[in-house]
Amino acid sequence: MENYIPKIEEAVNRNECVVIACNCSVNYSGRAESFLPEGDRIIIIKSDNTIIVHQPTGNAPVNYMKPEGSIKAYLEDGKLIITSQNLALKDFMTVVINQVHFFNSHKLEDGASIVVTGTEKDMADMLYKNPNLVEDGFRPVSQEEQTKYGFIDVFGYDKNGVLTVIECKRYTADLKAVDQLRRYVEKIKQSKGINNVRGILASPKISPNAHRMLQDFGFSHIKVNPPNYLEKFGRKQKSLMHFA
Amino acid sequence: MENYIPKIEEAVNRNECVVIACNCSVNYSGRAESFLPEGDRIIIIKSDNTIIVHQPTGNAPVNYMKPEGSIKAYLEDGKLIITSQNLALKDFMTVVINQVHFFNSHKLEDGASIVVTGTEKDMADMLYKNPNLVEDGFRPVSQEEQTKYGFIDVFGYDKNGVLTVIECKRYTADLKAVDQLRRYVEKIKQSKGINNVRGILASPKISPNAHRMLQDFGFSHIKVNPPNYLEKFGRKQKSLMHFA
DNA sequence: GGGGAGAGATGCCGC
DNA sequence: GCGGCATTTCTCCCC
Repeated sequence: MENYIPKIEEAVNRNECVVIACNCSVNYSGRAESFLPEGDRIIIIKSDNTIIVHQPTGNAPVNYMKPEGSIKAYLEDGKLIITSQNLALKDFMTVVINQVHFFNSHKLEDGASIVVTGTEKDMADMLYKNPNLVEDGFRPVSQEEQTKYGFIDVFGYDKNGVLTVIECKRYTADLKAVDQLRRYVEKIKQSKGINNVRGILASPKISPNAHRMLQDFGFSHIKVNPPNYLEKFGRKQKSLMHFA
Repeated sequence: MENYIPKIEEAVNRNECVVIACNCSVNYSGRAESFLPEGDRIIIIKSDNTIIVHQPTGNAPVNYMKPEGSIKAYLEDGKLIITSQNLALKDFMTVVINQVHFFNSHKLEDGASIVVTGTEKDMADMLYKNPNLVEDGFRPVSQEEQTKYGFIDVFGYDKNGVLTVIECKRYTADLKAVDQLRRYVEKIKQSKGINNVRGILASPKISPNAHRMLQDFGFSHIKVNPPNYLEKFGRKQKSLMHFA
């Protein structure tokens, strides 16, 4: 067990990534407190001293420490202890390792960044370029304008010249989305000193309660999919073939 | 390279966890679409077929597939390809592996669940048990009542018998928190048919804009920390000693 | 560093 | 399954 201590220390010093499959328990204290009893997990120590602890199932890490923590490894009662502390966040984590199933470390080089399409921003851009998707006669104002009044997705005038605020959601619009639209409309009314401002929620779907609330405030909903959603739908057959 | 294919297939069939450190690129198509160019990453395949791809820095996975996907591994142009599809979610991911730095798999057993304290729920419980923390003379109503009107954290009467809704936040309260409180107060006013309902936001801090909005609606803020925060603060010295 | 808001959010609990 | 909501949310952008 003690052999792992210099291995961990050297790997951390060299900014290598460490992977440990082990039986362990985990304590965390900081923004909250948590305890995870013994069980088999995978621990990753990254080159920026991020630590994530994963159980054998599920998407999310069960415990973690954000980047730039201070990592120590030592032996206590025959068990391998790994601690990390982040003084700025007042975050502390202790992993008590009873048994190591496998251990690996390697220097990883990665300068690449992920590119994602089909975001809410892409939806807003689509509506700016195709205002007819909003409504007949809708005139968007320049996209630079929006920052002036906050983080409004789409901003413009309807065919009757009424100022209109549009909030986009790439998923089913919920009560929070209506809250948000309402807050923006009120902000605009206040800053412009006018009382006639329309609110439109643009999303693929809207929950029944959200729709009721939307109507209570005289807002409306338009059905819009994120730009790549239609694409994907059109390619569905092909994708399925590829995987068959 | 081809040696890894049976290793992956057998490990997945046995519900083992697989860890691969490699140089790879990743494609995703589903709720959105993404592409990640070549770089060194760590890939974990879990026993429930969850896949997560981690870059050498940062807390969050750069790509992932939720549990229960269908996983395949094969060779193409001398490269190791791992694909996962989730028909229910219309999710597809392809990892193209150029080089393997290390590879391991192991059967992991873990029946434990994490226990977290200091949550928003713990805050609400604390206020129910110690109503004086809210205000002198505050009388909470039974906690079962709250479901009737939604997910209100704390519900009760102030010393003047005025119905009061309290929303707890374990972090700095923001505009969204005020939105939420406002929505609950309005819901109560409507369902009870009364106009005199107070709204209180309980949190350690509140952002300036949120505080302004709170005042605009006649709501108030009380400074409350999540229950374990005070504990931690009291133990801060000791914790630092332990790590020193 | 704080504020504001999206995310392929995730995960939990309720109906 | 959907709806509503917290999360040690995380991450990004902008001030």
